[in-house]
Amino acid sequence: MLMSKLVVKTLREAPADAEAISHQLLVRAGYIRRLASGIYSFLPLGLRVLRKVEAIVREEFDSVGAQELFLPALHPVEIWQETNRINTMDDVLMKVEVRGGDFVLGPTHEEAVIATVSPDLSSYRDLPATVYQIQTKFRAEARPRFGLLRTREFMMADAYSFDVDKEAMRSTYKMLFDAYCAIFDRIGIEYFPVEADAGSIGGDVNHEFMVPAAIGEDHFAYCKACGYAANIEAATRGERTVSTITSPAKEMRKVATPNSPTIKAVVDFLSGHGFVASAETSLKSMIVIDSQGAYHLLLVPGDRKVRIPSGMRAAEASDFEANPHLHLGYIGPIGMREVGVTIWVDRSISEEVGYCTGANEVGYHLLDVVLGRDYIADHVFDLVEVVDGDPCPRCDGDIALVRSVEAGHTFQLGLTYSNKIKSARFSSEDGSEAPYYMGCYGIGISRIPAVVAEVSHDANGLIWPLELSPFEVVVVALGYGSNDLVTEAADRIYDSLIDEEVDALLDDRNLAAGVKLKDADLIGITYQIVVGARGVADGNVEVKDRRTGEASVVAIAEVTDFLLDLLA
RNA sequence: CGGGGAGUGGCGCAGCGGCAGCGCACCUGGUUUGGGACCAGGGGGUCGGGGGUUCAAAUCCCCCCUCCCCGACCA
Repeated sequence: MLMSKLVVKTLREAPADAEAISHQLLVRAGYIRRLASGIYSFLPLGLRVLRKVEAIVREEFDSVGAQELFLPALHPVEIWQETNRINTMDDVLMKVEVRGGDFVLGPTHEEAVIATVSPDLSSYRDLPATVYQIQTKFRAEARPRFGLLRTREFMMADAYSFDVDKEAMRSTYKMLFDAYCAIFDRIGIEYFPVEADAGSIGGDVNHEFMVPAAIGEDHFAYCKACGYAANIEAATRGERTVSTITSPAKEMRKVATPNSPTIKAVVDFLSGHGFVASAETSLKSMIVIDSQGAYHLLLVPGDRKVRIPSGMRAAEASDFEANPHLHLGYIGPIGMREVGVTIWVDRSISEEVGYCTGANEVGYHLLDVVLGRDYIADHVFDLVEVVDGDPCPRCDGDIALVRSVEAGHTFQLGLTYSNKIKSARFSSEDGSEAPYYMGCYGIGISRIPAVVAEVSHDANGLIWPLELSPFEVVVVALGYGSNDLVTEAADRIYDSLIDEEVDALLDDRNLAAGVKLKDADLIGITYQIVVGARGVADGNVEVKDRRTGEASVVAIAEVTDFLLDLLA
């Protein structure tokens, strides 16, 4: 490809709306362009990178026997009604009403894949089977941001596995998990498969593939000592001693605490009125609602954030209005069981400490409330979000939080969908009908270029790993079109590379040397061959590795072989 | 959905009642060619949209739209 023909124009300055470094560089270097908020076009350079990501995913999926198919992006609303995700995923669904019916633009394809392949997987003899596709997905993101990292329309590869039972599903999962590791190994960036929360997709065991990055919207807990890694939404912590707290358990008593609906306000109020109070010895009370609509009270130390158990959601204003026993800002455990609220207590809450808690009466709190003496817990559980320095749940080490971007997610779905979808059945060996044990495996194809850009760039621009580089090499001809020696040498080198089937780009533009060198660095192609008048006079060119900055002077006659060695 | 900020040429910005500008990019000619050149000439804008105030509106007022940032559960 000749750069003079390539549809690209680099920018000296990034658009003002680009915050993330990947967003700035991908736009400046001419890989992508915004069409609307959270909607991006891929220009020729960007598409080349996208195709490389796709190729890696295809190769690794194919190598474990997954078969590619292609599902529609437009789904009839009926299949979403069957699983009720038309309601449970309402906040992200894009709906289309047109002549001919109501449709959903697919944000994920569990319903569609089952509807498509279940006739082909009607017998235990047809299982196990794994299919995958690379498709455009749509989500009505609350807030698209960071360029390609969070968009409303994006490219995703998603695989779905079908097995006869749990054990078979686990073994398939392991196989796909390994394929994911192979994919990320080839992409060549640091990543961590972390234990994760199932979220709205449902299911059991699952892992997120996290890439540490400053811009990341997620955090995972990581223990250097043993390798424990879990999303902050799923991470637990080891035992913590509460030895620093000494508060003789006096009689429980009620005090007036006007206008103190938060932990901070209560502690400030009590401290200002002669009481001993701290966030650590206050109980943070949070009402959550389970999938059956039942109310639960979660109690954690006031200095910690609550981690809502999966399957539950935080109560909303309407839930409080529906229950006259709940007084926002003054909720506590005393009397809650009697009105049908289940009490969950965090493991770290001590039975030897008198805590401050809401009195379930507006404007009042209770002091010296003791677990086991004044109230009992229905469940003792890990209910706090881990923080830096918490003890590791698996060893004696400490947990550190790592900011990261989610690049992939693998799930053991089990029967989550098969139980809801009538057609998700096969005839088993004994002739009875059985549901599929499923797995699903998603990787954000269009997010990968941005993730790589986030972690692989320098002050001059992008730095592509060879596996993703839009071209393998760019021939930067300084003085092309005006210096005959340079022009001839560059043409000869370029032709020779093409003859050897190297994916080469020739910068044949008649521009100042500085512009061409800056562009080459900005675009970030892995290898550069710099052809300049100085070197050509001696019969040499310079081969530079964009990743390391290392440059070698190579004779023109040998440069093709030299590069082939590098690419081998 | 709540709070904050911003919409002026492809991109970055200035102008804030009186002829719509600058840098980059683009076009023509010439000079230049190892780190974002130089000289000369040129093209491109219903100043986000609508309404209002005014002799006069990019500029003041009202409504709407779009974009960006922060938050959206701790009771």
